[in-house]
Amino acid sequence: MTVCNHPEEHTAAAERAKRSMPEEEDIARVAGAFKAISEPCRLKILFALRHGEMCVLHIVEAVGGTQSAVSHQLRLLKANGIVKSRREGQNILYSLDDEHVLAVLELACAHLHCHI
Amino acid sequence: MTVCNHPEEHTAAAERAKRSMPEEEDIARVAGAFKAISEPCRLKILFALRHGEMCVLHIVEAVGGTQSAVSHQLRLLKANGIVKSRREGQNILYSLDDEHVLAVLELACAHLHCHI
DNA sequence: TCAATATATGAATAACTGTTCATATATTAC
DNA sequence: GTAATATATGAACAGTTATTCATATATTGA
Repeated sequence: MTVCNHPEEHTAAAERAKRSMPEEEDIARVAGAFKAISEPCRLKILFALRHGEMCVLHIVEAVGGTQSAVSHQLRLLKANGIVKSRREGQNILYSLDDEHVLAVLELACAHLHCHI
Repeated sequence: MTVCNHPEEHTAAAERAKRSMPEEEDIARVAGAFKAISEPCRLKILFALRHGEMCVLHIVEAVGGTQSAVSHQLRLLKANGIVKSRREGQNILYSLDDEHVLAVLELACAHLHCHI
């Protein structure tokens, strides 16, 4: 498998790309974060949490599905740094981890011309 | 399944969240876009394309894997509006669809404290 | 038209992921 | 301590997805 003959600029871009490729570990972390927000149910949770922190059952009300499924999804979101949680009495209140999360959501919606 | 007794603000947030939940169709499109960029191999392609447009075999050089696999991945990225392509003679040159894509990547890396 | 190069694609398999069900843990009120 | 409420979790199954292999299509130059 050989590489095609391109204008110099393209070949140079390919070499730079190879040299500056991030470490496997960073790639995996970024991929994990995007994977976490790439399922409709988990995305709904994030859209719900735009409005402030919520307990699990409120989230269930907002996004549908069962308590168990939502709880599993929350764990995945938390493990990937998308949401955070704090206990308040019997409840665990979830919220978006920081302003990056909302910023990424808004960029994606702008890119796809969604009206959210 | 009942909903817990929270401070008013939390209940209000839950109600707003339910009312303002985006349409299923928009949710699916956003989820699809994130899913497209949530696999390590496809993410590598995007990091490679930061450096400018490239033909398929250059991309293969930069990210590893086989031509067939990369081609399948490129199709998925294109179908979800992440990359675009143009033909130049025998080659198809791929590039990031627009500046939103790079912006999302950079936000994610900043969020996860990656050095890219 | 023929050969060479570049890219795409259908089908099959293996690996991964989401949901469900049953149950476990933690907190509060009595 | 016991009951009730809220949340988490392990295991299993079903559905999805990535990769591989073989092959197809498209462009170029002779």
